[in-house]
Amino acid sequence: MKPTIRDVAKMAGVSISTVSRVMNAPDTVVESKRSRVMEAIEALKYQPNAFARGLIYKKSFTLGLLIPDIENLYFAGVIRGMQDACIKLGYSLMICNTDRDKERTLSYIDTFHEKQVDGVVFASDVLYPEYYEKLVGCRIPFVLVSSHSDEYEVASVEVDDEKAAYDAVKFLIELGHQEIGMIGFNHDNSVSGPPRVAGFVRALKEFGLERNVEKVKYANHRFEQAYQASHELFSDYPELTAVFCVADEFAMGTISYLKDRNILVPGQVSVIGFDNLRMSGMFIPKLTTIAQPIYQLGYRAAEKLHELLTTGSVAVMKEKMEHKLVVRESSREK
Amino acid sequence: MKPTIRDVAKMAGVSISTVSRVMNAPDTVVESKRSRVMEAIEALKYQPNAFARGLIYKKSFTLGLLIPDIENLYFAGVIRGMQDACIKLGYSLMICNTDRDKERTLSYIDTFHEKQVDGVVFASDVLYPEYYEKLVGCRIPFVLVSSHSDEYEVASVEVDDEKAAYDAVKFLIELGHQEIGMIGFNHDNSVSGPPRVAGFVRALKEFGLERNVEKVKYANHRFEQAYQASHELFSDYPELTAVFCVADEFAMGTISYLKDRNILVPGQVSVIGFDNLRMSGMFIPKLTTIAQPIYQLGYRAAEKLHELLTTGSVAVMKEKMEHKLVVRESSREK
DNA sequence: TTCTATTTAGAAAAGCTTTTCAAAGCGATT
DNA sequence: AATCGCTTTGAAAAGCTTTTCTAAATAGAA
Repeated sequence: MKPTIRDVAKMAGVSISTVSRVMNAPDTVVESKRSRVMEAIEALKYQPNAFARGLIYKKSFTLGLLIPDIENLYFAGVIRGMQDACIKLGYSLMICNTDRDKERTLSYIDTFHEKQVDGVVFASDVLYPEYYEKLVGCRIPFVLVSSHSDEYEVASVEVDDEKAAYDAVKFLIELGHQEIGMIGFNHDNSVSGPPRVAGFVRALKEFGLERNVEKVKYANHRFEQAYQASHELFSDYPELTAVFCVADEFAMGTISYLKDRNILVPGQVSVIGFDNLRMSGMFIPKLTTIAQPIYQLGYRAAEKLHELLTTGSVAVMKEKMEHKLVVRESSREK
Repeated sequence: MKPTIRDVAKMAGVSISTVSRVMNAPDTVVESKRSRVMEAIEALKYQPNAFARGLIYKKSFTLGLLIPDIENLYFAGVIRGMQDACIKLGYSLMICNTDRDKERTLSYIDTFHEKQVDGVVFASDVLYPEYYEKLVGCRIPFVLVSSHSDEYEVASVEVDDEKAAYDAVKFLIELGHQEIGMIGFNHDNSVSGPPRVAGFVRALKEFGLERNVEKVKYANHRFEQAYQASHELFSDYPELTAVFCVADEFAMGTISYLKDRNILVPGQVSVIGFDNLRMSGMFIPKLTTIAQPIYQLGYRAAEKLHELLTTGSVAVMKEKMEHKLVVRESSREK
C-alpha cells in the first residue's frame, strides 16, 4: 500500500494538516515539527496522491497532444519542443497518435475529458466540426499547431505556408529553372495543401511561368505515395527540370523515383523539400528545403495553451513563425 | 463548471447512487429511470471524474513510457505498438523523452509516481541502480523493452542481440567478404552494445577471420557520430570491403561518409544495418539490415506490463523476439 | 500578573465517485 | 390477510488531500 498523508502524520506525531502545511507552506510550521515531518516523508517516500489533489484543484497539470502520425519525424520534433515547454511550465504530457482516424481521434478526446487534461494541442490535422464540437462540448481548451481554422475562432501557431511555398518556388526560378512541377498534399484532408499550391502558383505567375500551373500531383503524407505521384508527374511532364515537394518525405520519394529512372539529382532535376527534418541532412543527396522551426512550433504551442489556460485568452490568435530556406545538395542552377 | 453526478441525478430526479448504477451496472436499475438518467447524461455531456474514480479504484489506467530519444525512428515504432496495445487493454499512455539524462529520467519517475501511473515501460536505456531503486521505492511495477538487466530480476522483451549480430556478419561473410569492420554502440551507456560485438566476434571466429576482431569503432546513437566513426574506421583499415552497423542510422552515416569519399556502396563496400526503420527502405541505396519487430516489441511490452499488473508476475521473465535479415541494396557479393 | 496580539496546530468540511447496507416496495404464497 | 422473498432505491461511508475556521499556546506589553 502506498503511504498516505495519514501515515506520515502518525510517524511524525502530528496532525495531517501539519503535514500538508509542511508541503505547501513550510514556514507556517515550527522548525522542530517541520523537520520531523520531512524525515517521515523521506522515510516513507511519501508522494501526495494526485487524485486527491486533482479533486481539490480541479486541475490535472497534464496536457494532451493529438498528432496524426508518430512515425513522421516532423511530429517527433514537435513533441520534443512541446515536452520541453511542458517541463518548464510544470505540466505532464499525454501524447496520442490518431493515424488521422476520426473515430480514434474522437475517442482520444473522450479519454482526455475523462482524465481531465487541462488543455490539448491539436497538431497538423484539419479541425473537423466533429472535433471542434466535441472539444468545446467537453469544455476542453485547445490550440492548433501547424494548422488553423477558418471556420472557428481557435488559437493557432504555424508557418506561413503560402509565403514559404512561394519562396521555395522563387528559389527554383532564380536558379534558372523554367519547367517546374510540384508534389502537393491531397487537399481533402490537409490544412497546408491549398496555401502551398497557392504559393507555387503565385511565384510562377510573378515570373511569367503560368504554363507550369497545372503540373501538380498529389500524395498522401507518405514516401511511397510521393514515389507514385512522381511517376505520374514525370510521365505527364517529362520536360521538368525542377520539382517543389511540400514535405521532405515527398522529396525523398521523388528523388528515389528519379534515381530508379536513372535521372540525376541535382544533375538533371533539382528537388526542393519542405520541413527540414533531422533526416534531411542525412539523405543522399542532402536535401535543399524550406526549414520549419519544428521544435519551436511545439514549444510555442504549449506556451500558447498555457497562456490560454491561465489568462483565459490569448494575445495573438493566429500566430505565424518564420521559415527559412536551407540550401544543400538536391538543387542546382539550370 | 463541469457537471457532476449530482447534476445528473437532479436532472433525472433520482439519487446519485442510481446514476452511478446506470453507468456501472445498468441492469440493476429499472428501465424507466435508466432511460431518464441516460438522457440526462447525454444532455449534460457528463463524464465521470477520473480523480474521484482513481481515489476509489487506486488505479489510473495510465501507463508510463520512458524513451531515450523521440527523434529516433526506432522509438516511434515502439510507441506506436505500445499505444495500440494500450487501446486494446484500456490504458492511456504517458510518454516521456529522457534524452538519456539521469536527472531528467529520475524526475519523470517522480512525475509518474505523483500521477499514479499503474506501471511503466522503460525503453532501451541501461537500467542504472538509481532508476531501479527509485522505481521499486515508489512501488511502480515496470518492464524493460529493448533492454534487460543482469543485476536485477526485471521482466524484459527484446531481440537476441548477439544472435542478430552474428547473423548479420555471417551474411556478409557468406557474400564473400573477408575484410569486415563494425560501427558499434559505445559500451558505457548501452545495453545492446556488448552483445552485438560478441555476435560480430563469434561469426568472425567461426569462419577463421579473427584478424577483423579489432576493426570496430564506436558511436553514440546518432548519424553524425557514425559518420565520424566511419572516418576513423576507414582511416585505420582502408582494406575493408564490408561493414556491420548496429543501427540503420549508423549505416546511413557510414554510407554518407563513403559517398563523400567517393567510395561506392555497394559497389566497393557493402553495408548492413540493424533495426529496419521505416526510413531504411527510403534511403539511397535502400538498406540491407537486420529487421527488429519494432512495433511488436512495443506492443508486447505493454501486454507484459499488463500481465504484471493484473497477475502480479510474468510468465516468462526475459522474452526474446525474432529478428530477420532483410536484403536490399546496400550489400553485394564480393 | 494579566491581558492582548500573534503564531502554530488540529478538527472538520469539501471535492466526486463507488459501494455497502438498510429500507422500501411489490408480488406471490400460504 | 399476513408473511416471505426478491427487486429496486437511497443514505452514508470511504478514499486522500487542501483549506478554512477555531482553539490553543506563546510572546510581549501594560
